[in-house]
Formats: sequence, structure tokens, C-alpha cells
Amino acid sequence: MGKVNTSFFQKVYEVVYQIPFGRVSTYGAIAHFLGTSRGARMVGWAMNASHNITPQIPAHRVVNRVGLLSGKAQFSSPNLMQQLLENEGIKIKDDKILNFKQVFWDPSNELKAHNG
DNA sequence: AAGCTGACAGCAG
DNA sequence: CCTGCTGCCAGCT
Repeated sequence: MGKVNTSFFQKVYEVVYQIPFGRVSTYGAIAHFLGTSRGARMVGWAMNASHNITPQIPAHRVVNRVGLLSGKAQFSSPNLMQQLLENEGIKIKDDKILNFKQVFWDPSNELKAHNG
């Protein structure tokens, strides 16, 4: 209970919310975009608390640097994350995105001086 | 107040 | 290529 969204958390949610359909980003890429290159863990921590904020953000579009669905266990169902991603045309094998380089969406490259 | 935890990432061996 | 250690910062106990 209490404060569920800090300035940093809100920043993370803003970026994650901008991830387009059929694309994914990484904790490190988001952290780097926010200016905290080593704050990847904080992005993951923000994701952990994302279920407390509205509107619900596409947390399933955030994976680790190798395209592994490291946060799948935190979803309502252990296969929900993969299900959502596959529903967006993303191919997954053994909890890892196959066409990761193709669907990777880097906020530092897409939102550079173009954030509303 | 002090220590532990965590949906990560980079470097060394 | 894989395994292990370290850094990072906010939240929780």
C-alpha cells in the first residue's frame, strides 16, 4: 500500500507504454534511455510493481538483453507472457525470442527527442 | 538505521 | 561457449 509510483517508476512506465505492438525492449535499453545505464535492475523492479498502476502497461514486451522472458514467472500465469508475445507475432522458443533483433525496440533510438 | 532482495548487465576466468 | 563475481539503486524487513 502507499506510494506505488515514484518518479523513476513513472518514467519507466512511460517508456514501456510506448513500446509498439509486436515489438519488445530490454531492461538495459530502458534504463539507459532514462539515464541510468546501470539501473536495469530498477526497471525490472518497476515492472514488478507495474501491476499496481493504471493503465496497465505492456510489461510482457520487456525482456532481458538476450531476449529471454525472465519475467514470465511474475505474470498471472507462467505462460501468459509468452502467450501475449506470440499473439503479437513474436516467435518464442524455450522462453527466448527467436527474432529478437527484428522485434527489438530501442527507446534511445526511437524516442530520441520525440517524447510527448 | 542496517542489511537483504531483485522481471539486469558487464567483465573476467 | 558457459560459469561466477561485481555494480547498480530503490523498496522491504
